[in-house]
Amino acid sequence: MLKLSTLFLRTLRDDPADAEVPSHRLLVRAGYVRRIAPGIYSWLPLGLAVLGNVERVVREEMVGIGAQEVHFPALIPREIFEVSGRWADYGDGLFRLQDRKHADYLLGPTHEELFTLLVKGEYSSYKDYPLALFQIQTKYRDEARPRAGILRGREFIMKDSYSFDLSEDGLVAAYQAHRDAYERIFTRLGFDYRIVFAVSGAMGGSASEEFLAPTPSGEDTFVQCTNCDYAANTEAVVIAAPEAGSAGDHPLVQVLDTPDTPTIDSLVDRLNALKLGRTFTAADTLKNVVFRTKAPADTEWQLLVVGVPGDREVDLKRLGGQLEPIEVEQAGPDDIAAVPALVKGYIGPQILTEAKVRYLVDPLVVEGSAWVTGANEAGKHAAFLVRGRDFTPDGEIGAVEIRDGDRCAKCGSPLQIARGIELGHVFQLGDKYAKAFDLTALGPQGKPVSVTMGSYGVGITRAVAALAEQTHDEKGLCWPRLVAPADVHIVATGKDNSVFDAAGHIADELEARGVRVMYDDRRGVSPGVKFKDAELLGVPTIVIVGKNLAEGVIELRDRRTDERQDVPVSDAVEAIAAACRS
RNA sequence: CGGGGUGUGGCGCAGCUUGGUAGCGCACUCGCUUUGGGAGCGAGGGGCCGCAGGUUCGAAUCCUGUCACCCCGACCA
Repeated sequence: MLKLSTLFLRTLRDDPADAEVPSHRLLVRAGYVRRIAPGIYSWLPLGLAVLGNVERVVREEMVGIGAQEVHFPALIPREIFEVSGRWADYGDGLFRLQDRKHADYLLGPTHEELFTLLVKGEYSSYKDYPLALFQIQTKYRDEARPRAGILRGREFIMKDSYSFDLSEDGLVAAYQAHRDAYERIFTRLGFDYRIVFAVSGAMGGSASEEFLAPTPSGEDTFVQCTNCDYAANTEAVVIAAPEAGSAGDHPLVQVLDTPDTPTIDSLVDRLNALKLGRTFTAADTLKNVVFRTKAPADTEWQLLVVGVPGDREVDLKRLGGQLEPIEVEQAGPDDIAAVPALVKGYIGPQILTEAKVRYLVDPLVVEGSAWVTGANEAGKHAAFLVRGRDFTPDGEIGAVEIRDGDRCAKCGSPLQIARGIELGHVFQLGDKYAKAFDLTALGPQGKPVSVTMGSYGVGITRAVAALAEQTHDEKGLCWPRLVAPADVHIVATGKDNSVFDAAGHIADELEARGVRVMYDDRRGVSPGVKFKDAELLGVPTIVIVGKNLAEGVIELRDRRTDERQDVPVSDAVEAIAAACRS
């Protein structure tokens, strides 16, 4: 039983100055967590209780699909991360340290390497597979900018699991099992969540989905259809493109004098001043943006030009997500100057093939569509340039910034942009780590068979904050029963001993029935303070034993709905226990 | 890394323009009163004013430097 007279808890009346998002504000005010350093928090008894409840649900569902729990160290020697290349790749995101002999170590940001090595060390036969392992571990990432309290920390707890299979079918089955388990986890925890498509990058995997909790303070942007069940994060989203046109619908290319039109706006003004028999808008122009890319193995940057409708910006994050692990960034003036064919402000796709510059277009630039674009000559643009007739891109890539109202590729209805918190991620890894660590199984014919892996993560500490984010109200926290630090919060008010005797008795009886009880037995604390604290702490059922005891009744309240009912003392235990079961 | 902001008891803040050796609310301790919506009165404890230099008889306050933290963006699973 949690007794408030002795519980290690101090609630704050004022919001902490550094807290912006509700979960941060309330978890601090309610005494669940305290900040130690940026992105690093201590968990106090109530916070730890909630954290433990979330952990328990996750563990149950993992065990439920046959995954076995292990536990790796957070402190890892450098050599292990050298093998996967991540000692270098992770850059500043890694916490690095040395032991007394000056040997390098790191604090694990994630544990793919250790899982793979462990399996390689223990298993060698095809008969051993399939296998799924998981752990619940503290991870360390030296984020450039930790934010939003618990939501994005530098130290956080994550459940990570890996599946090991010998066939594609096995991987797909393991992936599906985890996906189903995650649905059960987030449903049981009381989340409102969406499963969205994510990019799987070039890691060899085919499927990647994220579990997002929609909330205004989320830092991931995703897109959902207002009609069908399609949802994707902005990197992976596919939007409907216009119908393909035909070259015959358009006049032949016409080169126009367009001096001093370095921007789309100035170009549109000029076009309309030329009176070409129709009006032009920014959407009729083709903007060619120059980037530079570098594959992980390369040392030289390559130029990449991306064509998008002139009324759209290129979303660098979306572009980068799809090109991963190839790096991409905006090209500088020097990069452009290095290719004489590129005339800044007047770049057109007509000569890119010849100039050996890779050219990709957004799918909105459909086959057979006509555009006004640069003529590769200062002060000149080309009109009625038709894709497929006058230029042919090397490929397509979804590069435009997604807008609210863009059409769903699946059903054509408007898409809606929303923000969410990433709670979990399921992802077919493929053979990246099995290859790096040479993990194979000896097959029935005595020949090695390759192992294919899946990777699945749930942010445990983040889930606590996300849940606070989704369930709180203006009065305070408001936990779903399963994760709440207690089922019932009994408040004894007044100074009459009989009140405390009755409340204490009810608390004992409830506990004996297996109800988790929090009991505010503080003497000399005014009722107002106790009521406010009860609301702030967020236990789902509140019971008040006070002045009505003289009439033989106590009050039963629901924290969320604020429904109140008077219950005779004689029925109190039964009624409260019933409320805590619903 | 770019932009903005802030550093004063455990928490939230004022004082700084115009230098004179620190104050308010919450929390905490003691006493009396109070007890159904963050009680009242009285008495207390607790702060080298982020740090380092400088100016000055004297610096929380002015000057220089530095560090830290928060917010927005960039970056990052």
